[in-house]
Amino acid sequence: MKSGIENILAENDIAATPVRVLVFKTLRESVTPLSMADLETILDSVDKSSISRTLSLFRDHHLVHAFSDGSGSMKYEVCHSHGVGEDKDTHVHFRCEGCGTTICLPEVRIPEVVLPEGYLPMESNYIIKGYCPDCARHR
Amino acid sequence: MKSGIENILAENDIAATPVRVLVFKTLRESVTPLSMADLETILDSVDKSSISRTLSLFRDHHLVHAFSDGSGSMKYEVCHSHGVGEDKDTHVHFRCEGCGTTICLPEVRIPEVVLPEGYLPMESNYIIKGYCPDCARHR
DNA sequence: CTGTGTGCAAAGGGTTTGCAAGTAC
DNA sequence: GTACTTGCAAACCCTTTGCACACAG
Repeated sequence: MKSGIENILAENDIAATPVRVLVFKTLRESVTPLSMADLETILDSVDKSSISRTLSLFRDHHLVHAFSDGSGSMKYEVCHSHGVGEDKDTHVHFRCEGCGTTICLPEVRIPEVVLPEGYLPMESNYIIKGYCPDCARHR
Repeated sequence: MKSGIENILAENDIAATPVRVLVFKTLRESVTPLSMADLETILDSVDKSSISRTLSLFRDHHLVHAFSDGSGSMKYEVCHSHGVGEDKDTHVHFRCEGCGTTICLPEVRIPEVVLPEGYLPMESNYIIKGYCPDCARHR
């Protein structure tokens, strides 16, 4: 089996071109969210403009989720709950000030909050800055 | 009284120059967090580089807090709990996809989460995207 | 005189866009 | 042939930096 990426793309009416399969595969296999620069480095044969357009496309189709971790560049990761038009990122992210990595904490769910009357929430993003276990140990 | 800004700056060993007082005053009087572009517009006599340097200075002294709301530019607001070397932003922010405003929700506290063993959190940021009451009503 | 603050212009980093060549159907 | 995809270069936006002038102590 071709890892099913073609199927996922097809289900979302996206032609499974080489670049798109590569970008999706890379994002899905990465432990941490990736920036465009990361993708450019990993996929050094692919132009940044193609990566940018591919990410926009994936975002429009709610296949990937983008968020800002305060590093100056956006981070991208595949949506865990794709399919229902929902783009919610249900876990907390941690950005280490020591090593600069942004880490997914899948086991830490974003707690819901009660908004004032009238607000219509669509998506939430909870990011914690500090030191990861490795960096905290060596301080 | 001169609104006390000079005193606040003095307490933090910052010379109360005209630009600094203006920037601080503007930030403190704003209902919403402001971007550098916002400040540039409001304070059209002040150069963006001076605003940038002033904001860096305030940030170093924990007088203002910067966060990214996903709009592409940083937003700045005065720290509510300044003084103790803490830079924690204790309330949730809401970014409206309709009108593009970023709104402080002072009454919505950021819920604490339990991190896995070893993580050392310093600062957290919870931002919700969606539609504000006004924009939600007219959809 | 010395140090600090400011404006102007330029550089820098990250991302997107115009356009033309290439590919698939 | 037609529509879509890609790479290259240029443009764009936001922010910071170099430098020189102005000002205060």
